[in-house]
Amino acid sequence: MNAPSHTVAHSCTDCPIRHRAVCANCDAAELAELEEIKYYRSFEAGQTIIWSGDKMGFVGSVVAGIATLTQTMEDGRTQMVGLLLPSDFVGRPGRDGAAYDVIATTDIVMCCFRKKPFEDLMARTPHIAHRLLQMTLDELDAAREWMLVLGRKTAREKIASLLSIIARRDASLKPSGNSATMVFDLPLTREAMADYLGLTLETVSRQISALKRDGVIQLQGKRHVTIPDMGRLMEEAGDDSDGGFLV
Amino acid sequence: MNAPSHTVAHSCTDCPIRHRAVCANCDAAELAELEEIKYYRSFEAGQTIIWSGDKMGFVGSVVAGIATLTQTMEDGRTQMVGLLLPSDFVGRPGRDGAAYDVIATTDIVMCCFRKKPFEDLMARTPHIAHRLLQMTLDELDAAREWMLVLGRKTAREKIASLLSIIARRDASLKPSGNSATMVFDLPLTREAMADYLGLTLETVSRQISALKRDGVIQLQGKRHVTIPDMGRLMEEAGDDSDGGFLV
DNA sequence: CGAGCACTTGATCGCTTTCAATAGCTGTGG
DNA sequence: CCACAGCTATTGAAAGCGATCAAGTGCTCG
Repeated sequence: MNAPSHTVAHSCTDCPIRHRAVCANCDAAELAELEEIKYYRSFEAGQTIIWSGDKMGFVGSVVAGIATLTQTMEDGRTQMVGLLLPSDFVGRPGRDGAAYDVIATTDIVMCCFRKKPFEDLMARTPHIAHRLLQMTLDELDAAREWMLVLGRKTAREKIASLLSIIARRDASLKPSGNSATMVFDLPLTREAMADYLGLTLETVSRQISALKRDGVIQLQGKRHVTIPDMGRLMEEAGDDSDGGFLV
Repeated sequence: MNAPSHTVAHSCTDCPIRHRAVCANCDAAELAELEEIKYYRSFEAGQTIIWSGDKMGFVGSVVAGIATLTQTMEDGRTQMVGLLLPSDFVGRPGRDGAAYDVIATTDIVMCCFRKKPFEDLMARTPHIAHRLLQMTLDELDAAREWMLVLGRKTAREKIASLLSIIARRDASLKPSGNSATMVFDLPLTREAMADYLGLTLETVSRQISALKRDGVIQLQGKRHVTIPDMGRLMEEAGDDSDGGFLV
């Protein structure tokens, strides 16, 4: 384990997250500058990418794979505070220490920039600063949505909320006709879901079984999920029926 | 009730939040531009400043007083997702609709800018955009800290966490010697505290009584709080003892 | 085949919620 | 001046939901 991270070369123009990441607004010249200071790193599933409190020498984007941001209390209680998907940004310009653990949930590829050069570039490139502001505001909204889930929803509603979020995100990546039925693989273990939802893994397991028993979801194996009726799932999540995701 | 909001004129140079708000980094020329498009509005305690879903014609800063950001589910469950203190920014450049209710908890004064002129100004004023990014990143960190509180802390720890946050913020405003003892007034009702913490108001009341009984806090009346030993309160909150706020 | 891991399911416990009654305070009007 | 309404807060008793403790299943990999 903890295999050395692996470096691959790619051109920004071919990049799968080119139009969604922090570089989305950049023109050709700006992209060329980024290209000069960027490098790729890979991490294996389970590896800790950054330890909370460590000095962070780089910032970057998730290119492929999934990572999580988590906080841990002294007695071991842990809470996931962010789910990092392809195109999401990691690190905070202007701060040295990491505030959270960043852990690779799947094998992952990151496009990294050493912090100082990136900060310099950002200072003279409004396109980057503006895009980063947009992305940060979106993350803040997501965090606030999640506060409602953590503070006020029941275990069943929490599970339904998580499933509907994963389903919607998956749908946005592969727009394969917009039927009410959705199919996807859970990218998280029961324990990771519990850490996200503020539950125990046993409760997660029980509520998934209950949703399956009630026909809200279908399971093939432990991870492959079919949602026969998205509207129904949204109701179970306590969200205003079918609103929201059509907007 | 719902008295018309009241307009007062102030110069930016005298502004109490001049060095902490979104305009903190502005030079004299930039400040003059802001001065031209700004206007003040006052709201009474209890008034809703913005309704979730409404079109927002303005953005702005809290100058004095306290407001909250809250989300409400159809069945009435509510979760506070932000506490707006003097210098905090309200509204999101680049989006029309408000995502949350903004409610004045105390009488409040805001420094407002019509959204369009502010967006135009921000587009050509990196100082503003950069400061807004900083502030948004800070809010994101605060939201993530709060996710740990909501997801993993006990009722007692939640109350202690809220008290320590209010105490620390108060201390940062009036740096009156840094003894371990702290004194302040709660700016929130028991119900508002419950909405912040994901609890019921009865549980809030019970836990405050318990902390008082155990000597962690002292109460004069319902709202005036004395913390004899800040370290003790931090332990009760489940945070690493006295660390954190000395940094 | 056995070890290890992710997951499921059952039984019980306990914390927080729910329901309910009461206290204290403020402002209003007879 | 006191009675009363309305609000915030406290406290008690009972119920319920999720946590905890504990087996047990199924899968993968060596």
